[in-house]
Amino acid sequence: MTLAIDRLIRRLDAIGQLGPNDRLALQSLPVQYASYQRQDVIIEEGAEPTTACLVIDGFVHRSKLLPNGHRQIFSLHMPGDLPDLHGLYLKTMDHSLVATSACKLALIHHSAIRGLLRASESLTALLWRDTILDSAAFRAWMLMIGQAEADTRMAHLFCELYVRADAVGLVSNDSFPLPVSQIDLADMLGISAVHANRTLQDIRGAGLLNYEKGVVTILRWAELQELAQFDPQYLHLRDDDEVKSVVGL
Amino acid sequence: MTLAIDRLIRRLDAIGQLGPNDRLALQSLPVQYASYQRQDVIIEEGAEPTTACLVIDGFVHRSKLLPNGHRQIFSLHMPGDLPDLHGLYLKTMDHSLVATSACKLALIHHSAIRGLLRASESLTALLWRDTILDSAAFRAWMLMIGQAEADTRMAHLFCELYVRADAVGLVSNDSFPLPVSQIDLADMLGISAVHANRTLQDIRGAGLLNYEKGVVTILRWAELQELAQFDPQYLHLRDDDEVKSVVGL
DNA sequence: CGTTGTGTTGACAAGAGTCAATGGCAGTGG
DNA sequence: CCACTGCCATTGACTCTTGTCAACACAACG
Repeated sequence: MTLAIDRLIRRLDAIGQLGPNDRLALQSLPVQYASYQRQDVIIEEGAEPTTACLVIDGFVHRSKLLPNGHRQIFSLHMPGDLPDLHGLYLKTMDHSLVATSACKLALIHHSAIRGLLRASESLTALLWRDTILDSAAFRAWMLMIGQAEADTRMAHLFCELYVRADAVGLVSNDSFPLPVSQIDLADMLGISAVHANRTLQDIRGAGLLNYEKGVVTILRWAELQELAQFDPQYLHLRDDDEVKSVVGL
Repeated sequence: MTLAIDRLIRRLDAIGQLGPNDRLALQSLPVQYASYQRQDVIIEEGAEPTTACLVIDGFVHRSKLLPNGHRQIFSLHMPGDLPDLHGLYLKTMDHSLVATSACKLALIHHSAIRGLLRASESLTALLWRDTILDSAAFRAWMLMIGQAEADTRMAHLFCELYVRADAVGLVSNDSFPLPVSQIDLADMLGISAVHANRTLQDIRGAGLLNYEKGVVTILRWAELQELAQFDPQYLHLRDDDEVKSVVGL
């Protein structure tokens, strides 16, 4: 089994039930690999992609610029994610897909995916579900950006990333990689870079976590969750068995 | 043809191509009607719905409360919209669906929809696309809430609603109904009610629009669009023919 | 060894939130 | 028909979170 498909299967297994037939079908998917450097634009706003990306290594994000130069990052994607599956049903990209860090992707032609969908009702449901979980994450981010103050927002982001990283096996010893600049962080949270820096210092100073050299280490999960008002239900991981175990941690 | 299906067909025709077979299939959908008063909770966060809603008359919104009592409204839905189609693939609602005004809905059992999906590949694509457009709208709201100031945000909201209302035939003489309190408005934009009031006064004062008795009248579309930095591309209405004509207006 | 991007800090400005009070208006019930 | 009630819109005064500007340290890199 290729690395790419392994990642994808792990991801789909985390959000639903993957039957043996679907597993086989996925393994026969033709993929093409591509590598990107930090800041590389993978798919630009306005483009009309014919492939979907699967993240193999590294991180990517989706973002959009306002005419005044302000950038909002909508989502951050880690290995196993399909960050632009929605491209299947959108002619034109309304935002860009960018390499957050150096990363490796697998490109899968839309036609190949459509073939899978025709063949498997259950896989259609699972991939559709994936795009729906995507929008659930948007709602959670919107809630934070719109209604919470900077420290809560930031804590919430760390909580989400921790749980998601755990779901795809990226956590060890309460640590996970987060190769992201403070500027990126600021643009995810809708605050200025200066304020992001100060907020991060507050959270670090409170002993809730460490974040050095691109690695986050959770120190006080319960308190971090409390500050973040974090409820992982919106991630709908396996609707909800696995999530519970992580959170009780 | 029932009113409900008429609305739905109009909506689906606005976002894609609806074939004659699909049209027939939709017309055979069994629906059940329900009416709600302003502020009624249609589906509560945490519920596990077995039907999907189609808005027939009036407005509904999706929202979520933070423990501190702050509310974010994620989306506002008008006749023709399917505000909780995502419930098809989510076990538990992570937010609430609420009646913004008195409204009338058609309830369609998930099982009936699943039947349609099995029978029609093209309808699957179209409904999937609908949920994807939903998340495109989330991105646009997130961009505004995160990166724009209050006046731009509010102008953008009015622009979006104007174009969407037009797409389903709710606009006449540059006016469309918007039965929403300023408190609701504030919670859509992520600002306080007091600030929403002042911002609205600014926009009215600049002569960009009128908003009285639940009816918005656009007075200076070009300038409103300019203030909002509004680009309707993200609505993906028919990818993009119809949109162009509205905007050139 | 300069260049560049990032992280950090201080000082200041400004957008937005909070609190409180008022007036209008619709609905209710005597 | 008239108090009474509640919700909403509006306004003023004040506070506070956050943004902006500017400077500097530091590390990575060619």
